[in-house]
Amino acid sequence: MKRTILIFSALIIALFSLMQLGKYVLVQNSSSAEWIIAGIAVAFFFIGILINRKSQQKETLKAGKASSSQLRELGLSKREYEVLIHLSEGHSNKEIADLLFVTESTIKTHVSNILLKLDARRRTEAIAKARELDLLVR
Amino acid sequence: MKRTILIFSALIIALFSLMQLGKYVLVQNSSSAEWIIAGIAVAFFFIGILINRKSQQKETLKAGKASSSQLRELGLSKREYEVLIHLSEGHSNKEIADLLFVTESTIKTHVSNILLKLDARRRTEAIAKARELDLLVR
DNA sequence: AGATTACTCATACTAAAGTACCAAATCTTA
DNA sequence: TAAGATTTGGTACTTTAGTATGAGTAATCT
Repeated sequence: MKRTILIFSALIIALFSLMQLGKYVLVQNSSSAEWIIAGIAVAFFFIGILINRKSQQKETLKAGKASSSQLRELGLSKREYEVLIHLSEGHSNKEIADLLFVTESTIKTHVSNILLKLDARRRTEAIAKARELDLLVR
Repeated sequence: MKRTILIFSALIIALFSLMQLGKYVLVQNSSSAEWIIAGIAVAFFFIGILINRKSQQKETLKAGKASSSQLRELGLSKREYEVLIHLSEGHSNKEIADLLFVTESTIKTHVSNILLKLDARRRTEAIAKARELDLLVR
């Protein structure tokens, strides 16, 4: 939502910049107006794509959705975030252990740390909070 | 992401529609070109907002999100759905029991039934599946 | 009215999850 | 390279979660 607003703002600014160019071209040849507007449309399109791609690179860390700055703020490590994602997918500790090729004991440690850092008492609460913080996809 | 693409497509279409109007106005008075482009920009903006709002309205249905037909298909009762929502909020069985003024035993029964009906082995998996089925808000 | 479904609750288990410590190896970074 | 953070793993223990089974009550449908 916030991203969408940003994109629109940027597009509006781009449009008004193009207006300055368009204005002078128009007084020379008003019959080519439709081409200028088409040009603006194309510019709009590519600027939108560019901004979108840029913000995605910055915000999307691998599979998940959290930005690295967001994770740093919470104190969540890369591995812990990985476990958190598997948690949200409904896996048991054993299953996550198998997925990440470590022991269940290790996952328990990770989960405990996640609960501490997210101030949750249960894995389900951790998932809810992570979703609230916009750390998870979907 | 898909929504963003949709918005852009709609905007491009809107722009080319406005082109038709703009073309005829321009041949009459080419000095007003800048106002026409400004109009297009404003139109863009409001169309974007409208589309965004519409897609939001479609996604957010009431407090819960599931349609009663969807619940009937899954065999989930009203009460079970209620428990499911509290589950997704990260509450323990005891907490849900207190929220609904019943015993923990009752909640255990409900949860067991929910797991059966959603074909899940853990409450976290039930939450994930419920989200997949679009039964939950957010 | 009788059958069905939903909701409630209990007991007795088993299985997961979570806590508290401790400790070693590896990565990062100032 | 030394210090700190990360990742991994273990033991022992407590707490939740989940299963199985039975059963009573109320509401709904035929």
